[in-house]
Amino acid sequence: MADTAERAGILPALAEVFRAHGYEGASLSLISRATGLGKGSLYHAFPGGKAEMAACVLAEIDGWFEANLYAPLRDAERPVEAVSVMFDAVEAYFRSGRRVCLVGVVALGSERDRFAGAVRSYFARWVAALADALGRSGRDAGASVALAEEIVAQIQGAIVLARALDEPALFARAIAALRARVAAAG
Amino acid sequence: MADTAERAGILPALAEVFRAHGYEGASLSLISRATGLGKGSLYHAFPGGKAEMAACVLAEIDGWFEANLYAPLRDAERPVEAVSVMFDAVEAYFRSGRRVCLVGVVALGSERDRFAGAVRSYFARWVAALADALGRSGRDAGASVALAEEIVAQIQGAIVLARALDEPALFARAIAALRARVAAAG
DNA sequence: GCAATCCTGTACCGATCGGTACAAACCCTT
DNA sequence: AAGGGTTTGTACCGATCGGTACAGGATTGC
Repeated sequence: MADTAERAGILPALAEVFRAHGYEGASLSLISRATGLGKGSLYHAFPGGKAEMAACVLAEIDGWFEANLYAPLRDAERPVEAVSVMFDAVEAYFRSGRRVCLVGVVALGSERDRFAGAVRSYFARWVAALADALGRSGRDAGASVALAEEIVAQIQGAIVLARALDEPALFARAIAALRARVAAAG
Repeated sequence: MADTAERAGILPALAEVFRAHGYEGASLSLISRATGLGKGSLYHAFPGGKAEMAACVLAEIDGWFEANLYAPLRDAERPVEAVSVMFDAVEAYFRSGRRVCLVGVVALGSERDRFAGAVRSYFARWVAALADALGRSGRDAGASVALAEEIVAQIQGAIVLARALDEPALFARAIAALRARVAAAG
């Protein structure tokens, strides 16, 4: 049986393969090379094959965002500061737009249906946690949800645009503009 | 030899296959089924194979945006109205977020490098045309470019989010919010 | 109505796909 | 050192991948 600890070591490498090549493009030979594990080991750790690998990667990403972004947003005593910390974390995680959002990529692809629950939950909880923090910083509920949706969408779109133009600075600019908007209306 | 007219008939079906399955996932058997053409015909029309098919699809999309969005934005006598018409076209084209932006999908995937020129040109000209229209409606150049980047990114991100949450209304809301922002600052 | 050309379906190519089988190598406990 | 279970590499499976070859059908010019 594959302990979570056993899997955990290879999940980052696994995630990078899916990020770089997409679900369909991430072949077992690529995965094997990236992780340094043969097929035997891979299927020992993930009896469900590629689908289970992808599900585990999505779950790990989800867990990271839950612990580092969503929970702090919901629990913060100073919500304005929590939003700013979220922007810090987003800039670091996505490496100024050089690193794509795997959940966003899955949402755009044909494998969306297979992972619909995980994808929906990831974004729904992001929007909800952010809206919660915005609401507790003096906005009414409707405006908070609308602004939260705009912010999350802007982050996703900035990744697309920064990659398309090969211009990481665009991502940084987009985040700076979002900070300004939050500060202005708060 | 394959005339452009000969290709043109099957390009829409081809585009839908790439949109639905991505570049790697769009297998020749899927393409054959979707277009109703055997491999012989496909390779007659596109001697370069799948790569040429994708390049032609991207070129057609680019041409459509150039004719229906970019050129009107640049040439409009009433730029404010032209921006509004652009939002109409975007809502119709992306079917309220149910239809993904193929160029955006390519930008996120590993095939970005192969089509880097086309992808960059598509987005760069979109931003430039929009910034041009915004500039001629009374904004200074820097603010126009920044707002144009935000708008294009917001559109791309709204597609991701609307699909992830399976909530097309979110896309419509995002466009409405963008219209309001443009009107407010103009 | 015939011949030259264009078009297209089908069979086939080697490579690779995701997945399975299994035996040797490894690691523990005794 | 012996024995047990666990972890691993490797060979192999049928299916499918992108791409090629080519024979015959459709079409055109005359």
